[in-house]
Amino acid sequence: MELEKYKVLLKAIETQSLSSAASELGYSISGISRIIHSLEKELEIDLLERSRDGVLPSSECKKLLPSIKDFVKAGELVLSQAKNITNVPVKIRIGVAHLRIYSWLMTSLISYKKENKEMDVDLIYGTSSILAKQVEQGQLHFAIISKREGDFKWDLLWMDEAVAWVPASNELSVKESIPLSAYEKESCVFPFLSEETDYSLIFNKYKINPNVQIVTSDEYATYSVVESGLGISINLRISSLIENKKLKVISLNPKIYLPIGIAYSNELSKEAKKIMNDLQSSCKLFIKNAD
Amino acid sequence: MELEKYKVLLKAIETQSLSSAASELGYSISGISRIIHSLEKELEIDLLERSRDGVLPSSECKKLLPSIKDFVKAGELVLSQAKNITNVPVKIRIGVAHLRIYSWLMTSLISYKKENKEMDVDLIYGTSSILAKQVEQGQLHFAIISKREGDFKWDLLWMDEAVAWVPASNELSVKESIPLSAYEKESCVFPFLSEETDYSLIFNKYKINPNVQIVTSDEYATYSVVESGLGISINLRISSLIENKKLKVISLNPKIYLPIGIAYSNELSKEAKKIMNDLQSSCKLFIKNAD
DNA sequence: TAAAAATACTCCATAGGTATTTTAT
DNA sequence: ATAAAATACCTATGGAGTATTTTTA
Repeated sequence: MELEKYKVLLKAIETQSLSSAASELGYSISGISRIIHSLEKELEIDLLERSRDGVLPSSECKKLLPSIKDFVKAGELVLSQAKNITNVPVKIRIGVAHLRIYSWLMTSLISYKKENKEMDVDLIYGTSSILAKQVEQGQLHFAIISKREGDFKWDLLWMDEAVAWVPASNELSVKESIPLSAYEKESCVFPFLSEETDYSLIFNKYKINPNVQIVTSDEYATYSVVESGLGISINLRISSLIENKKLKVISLNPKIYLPIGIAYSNELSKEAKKIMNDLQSSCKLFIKNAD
Repeated sequence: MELEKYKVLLKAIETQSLSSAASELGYSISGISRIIHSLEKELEIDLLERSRDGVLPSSECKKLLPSIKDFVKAGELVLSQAKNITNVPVKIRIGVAHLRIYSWLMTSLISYKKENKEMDVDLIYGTSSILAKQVEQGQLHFAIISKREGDFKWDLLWMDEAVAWVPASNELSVKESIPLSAYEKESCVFPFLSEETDYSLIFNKYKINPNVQIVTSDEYATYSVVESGLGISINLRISSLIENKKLKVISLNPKIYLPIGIAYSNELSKEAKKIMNDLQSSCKLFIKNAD
């Protein structure tokens, strides 16, 4: 899989002609022709439809195009970073499982990034279970997640309460507490249905089969779906501060508490260790103030 | 830039040894050695530090590693999609500039995706100006943005009002309207400072120099920063429905209205056209109900 | 001095040029 | 008939193996 060949393909598609691609890229026409053929052999797909007026991408090629463009971009990024290696920041990858912490981190990292140009922090949003695996496999430096078991270290940050999100239009919204069994009757809105989440673990434990009607891709979406009255959901109290007229936050019955903490790989670079320590203390402060 | 070589590099780093990488990948040691050398020549960087106990990535190599991994992943994705081309969905890329539309689209696309497995919709969040350029350059099929000029078609969806976001703790929060000049005195929180936004255009037009203290990466972050009392911001009324006790939404003085619509490229595939038409009507309905 | 990596030498596949032929309208 | 792409043929570069030498703790 030679990057240059894929660049040729993109140029041929852009110019709709092998000859133009050849002259623009400084190849001979035959060279371009054979490059396209070698790609067609490599991918076992007819990429271009040849005609008297030039070439057009086949429908199969069109399907592949987005990922081919990503591939070419990714390759060019490597080359440009290599050329300019002193200016490439050290990338720290941090996972976050909870909405409120995600948006807080987003903002507090902005000033951090400004002051530390030699570092670049990536926030990855996902479920605690998935992020824990990524810490284990070294894809993340550390992650702020609910407690999970695995080959990593884990420090408790705080205990949080699982609470119900109920639209004001729902009759449950005036209750003092919501029994877990309500999730079997009411229409439910959950993110990440097919994944293991804190909530799927809770429902499993209490042998509840939630009546899931809508599955969302993240908690922001969940929030607005509940807000528009389409069902009830469940989340952490810390993530539920944006209570408003349309969405009520109510305790569960029985009350359920979850340990939230920081999972980190056994071998952390000094840059990652520094930022983790900084975040750990400011996060505790943030949680304290959020109460 | 041969993908296979970069896979070899990653394996060598993973196993910390050229010989293990060789046996795991079925190469001879000398082959691996020469592959690494050719990479070092290609990137003009010493990638591995050789020692008696094997190899370790150099500090420069560590910096490149995230983008190299992305490159390898991107390449493997192309290959796996090519192998399984019939199951690769057509990717439709849609840009969205406004918070509320973004979260609405997020949810309404979920059911759409479920019903149309042969399509995969990507939502891209960004400023109207940037998204307009991307439509122009064919990187997006269409985008729901504020009006911009450019080589694309544009249909009006609705007129929206620019409003102030003010923390309840701020004395301005009890006012009937906020004069634009307030943004010169108050501490301000804006997303995308360095980009052209609706708001930078407004401030330019009225010759206001906002006192920007905090720059955020998105509007969710802006919301939570304003909510925590750190400054005032500006946004569309449609994106401000999540008003709560801590954040007040107040008209500007003078009142400012912005045309929001859909920008689309001149040549749309039939898949993209279909989804655009569907969205266009349901979006108008959504806006009507949101009033 | 021993484990690991680098190099010398080899063969062969592939890349890419020029000149020519084939294809499609 | 003609614009465009494909192919035949040729050379040179580079990939990858075996055998050997160099490096380093």
